[in-house]
Amino acid sequence: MRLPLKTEYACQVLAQLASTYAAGDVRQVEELATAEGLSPNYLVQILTTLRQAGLVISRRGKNGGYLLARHPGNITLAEIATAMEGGSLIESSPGNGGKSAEMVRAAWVQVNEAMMERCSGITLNDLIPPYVPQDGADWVIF
Amino acid sequence: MRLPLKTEYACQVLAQLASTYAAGDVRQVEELATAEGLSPNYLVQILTTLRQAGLVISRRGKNGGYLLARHPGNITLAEIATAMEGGSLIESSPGNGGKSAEMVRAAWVQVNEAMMERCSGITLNDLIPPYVPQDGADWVIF
DNA sequence: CAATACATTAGTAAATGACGCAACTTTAAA
DNA sequence: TTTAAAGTTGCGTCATTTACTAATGTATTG
Repeated sequence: MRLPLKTEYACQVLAQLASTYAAGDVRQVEELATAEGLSPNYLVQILTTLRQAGLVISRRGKNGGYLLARHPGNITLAEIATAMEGGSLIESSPGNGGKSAEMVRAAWVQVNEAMMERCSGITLNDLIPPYVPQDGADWVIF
Repeated sequence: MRLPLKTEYACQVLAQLASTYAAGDVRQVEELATAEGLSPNYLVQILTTLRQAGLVISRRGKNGGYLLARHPGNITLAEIATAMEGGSLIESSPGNGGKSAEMVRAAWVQVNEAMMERCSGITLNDLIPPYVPQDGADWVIF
């Protein structure tokens, strides 16, 4: 099972927004797209989904952009995954009503719960990319 | 993320084999396929994968069939999933080397570990379908 | 050796995923 | 108030994956 790229991109762009959350400035799609190596038009689709889920806020018009709707420590992987994939992270397929289908389905529900629980313990704070010194600076003051 | 049907079918057919493990008889593809509502030819592909993973044993030729390679309580969901999907249950996509890609990938590795851990706690014994009385019998002695 | 049952491989149709594109709306700034 | 920057929306499309079907091969038993 591959994690859908859209979900991964969502995590990445949210991590970007988290890294400048303190400053309070909006970030423009163009810049975010460049940082993550995506086309702006495509990234917008992801950001739209995240906005509808209430994870980011957008400002339209000139000097518009995006920012996190809440504190990064308050946005979990579980919420992101739910926003991008709907209901449950992993769900048993409809199947064909086989004899033991019901038991199998129930088992995977439990797996999904364990997964969601772990996702709830990871926040955007855990995803913020480490500071990389620009060229010319070979030291950093923490 | 939908659990691939192949993986679900694998769980189902293994549950079937588990339900008659005590008897020690082999089960034929034809019968198993009927019980799970699949075409025999298709089910064979799944069983072949499970055999290569060492979860079932097959006997060819007349009176051939399949049986579990080990005790049902000793075969976990984790093994089944690994057999069907390879390495890790959920894996971060290759992506495009975005700025925060590495952190995101690491986070999902943790989620995968939590998932695998839970899967390791579910065995075929937990998947055995409950006994359903045949028509005519409206009671069961436990 | 013939019947039976598993094994393997190739092929295909449908669904899904990952985008690109274009036309529209909103809003800050000149 | 005009204008242009920037977000919004929906459609289209190409490639990949999935879920099979089918045909042919191989082993085992009587």
